[in-house]
Amino acid sequence: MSHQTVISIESIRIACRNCTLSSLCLPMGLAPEDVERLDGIIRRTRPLRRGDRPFQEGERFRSLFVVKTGSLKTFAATRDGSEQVLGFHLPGELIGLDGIDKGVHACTASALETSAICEIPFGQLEELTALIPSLQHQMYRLLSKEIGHDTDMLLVLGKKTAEERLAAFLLDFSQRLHRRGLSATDFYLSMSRHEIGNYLGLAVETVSRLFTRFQDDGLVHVERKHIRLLDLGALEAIANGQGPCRHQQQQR
Amino acid sequence: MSHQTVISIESIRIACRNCTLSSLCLPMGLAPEDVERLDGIIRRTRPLRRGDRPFQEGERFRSLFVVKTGSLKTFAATRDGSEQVLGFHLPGELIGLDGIDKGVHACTASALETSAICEIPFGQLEELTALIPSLQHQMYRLLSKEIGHDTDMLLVLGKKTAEERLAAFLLDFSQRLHRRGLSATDFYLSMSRHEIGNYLGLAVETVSRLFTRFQDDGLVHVERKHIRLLDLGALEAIANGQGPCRHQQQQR
DNA sequence: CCTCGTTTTTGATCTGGATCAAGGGTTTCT
DNA sequence: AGAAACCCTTGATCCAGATCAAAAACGAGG
Repeated sequence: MSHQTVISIESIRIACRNCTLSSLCLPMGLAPEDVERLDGIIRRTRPLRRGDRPFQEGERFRSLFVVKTGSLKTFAATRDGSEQVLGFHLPGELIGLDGIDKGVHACTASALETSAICEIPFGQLEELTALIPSLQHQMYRLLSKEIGHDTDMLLVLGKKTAEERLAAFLLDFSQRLHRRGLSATDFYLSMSRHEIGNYLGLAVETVSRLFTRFQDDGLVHVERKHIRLLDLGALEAIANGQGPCRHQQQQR
Repeated sequence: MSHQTVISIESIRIACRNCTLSSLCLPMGLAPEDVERLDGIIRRTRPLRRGDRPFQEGERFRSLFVVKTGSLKTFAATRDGSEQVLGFHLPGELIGLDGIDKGVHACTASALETSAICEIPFGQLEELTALIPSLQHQMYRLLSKEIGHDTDMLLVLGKKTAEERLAAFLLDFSQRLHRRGLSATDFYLSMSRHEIGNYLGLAVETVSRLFTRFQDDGLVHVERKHIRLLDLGALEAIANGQGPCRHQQQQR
């Protein structure tokens, strides 16, 4: 029995490490001793409960964070009091990158559900990336990927209709889950309709109506926050503006 | 006379180097010998004419580019044929960062007017940043700054009215010019109304009407593409949603 | 099991900005 | 200079999605 316990703890530890490090080193095939060094600077943090904030807008920037389990959102406040949701973050994803430039966090992160994250002190990570070229390259790629995701969102917010936005959102979620080996068609949306609307630049009511519409059209099955995508092809067509009800889009 | 020519070429070279390198090393106070090494990998390229494209969406990513003079836009095509302007780029600014992740450019860059740029082969830059910690740090900062600018735009496109968007756009331009030591209140908009609208998620007609309105209200003086900002305070108030005609903004 | 607060849904109405239309300006090419 | 191709502006109309309103569904705490 104690033997079993030891095995169990060890396997958890390995699982945990893999999950934490995967976004940093998996795509590169980092050498084992370098993985060890990277692992050395990563700090376990206490588990987060819904609403807990690993960092806050305006706070001094010290570390990046990796989502281990659960999910978080990031958001920034506007001058006039409202807030803009900037992103939702799933296991394996890195957050806090926007604080590097000014040394101050540019947004607040908040757990959407019970979650676990790891902290990576950025100063130590910088020292390490200077020594390990492939890790440096991976950091550049991660920062660039973030830029790419942001510009995708610019396109969504700048040009797409409400219908296209929600379809694109669901597909983005689906793909990110798939990349982590989770189901791409059947998942849990930990954020509220309000937060989805805020993220997509839509009113709550519009989001709710669209879910109903998508369900009526047989594209998805919605039950509270559990979503099942029934027709990925049709969703893609909608997200790309080739959906059924598109009278040819004028280039604004 | 030949003496004068030599001086002139040398001063141009210095001016050019300063301008090219400023975004990479000015904020850090890089050591002179490191500036020399960085300068060594920077390639002069032929001058661009309006419409020339230093790189194109889908093309293999090899280099970053620094704007020396003039201005460029970057844009990406949507599946349905239209395009989204992702940014306008002024002297001293770095473009091409979104290609690092996938090794392929994610957008196209196009000169808005006669412009000069420099090319920085990214492979060589990576080697250099691994050797020069402060340069590596500066690269992280530049990538992070880009993320910050993108998230600012997400906020603009997600939450702001047409009026607020144009005011924010003019102020952003003003600040970026100011940072390069140019006039913050009196400048030339090298892009068309159409391109401004595309960037801000607005129709051309709306942009045109807003310029007229701002001029009528005494906020700016517009003469074709020459703009003079007359009341920065009022523009900021508008950009922040505290403008005159704001019935308190509901948090969507 | 009930109560109170929050979230979601549905319906009715309103509006900011898109779209359509058309005239005058400016640049480019021949 | 003449013409073809944009670019910018202004006016009139329209509509996707916001806003307002209110009922239903949930969920946490007692």
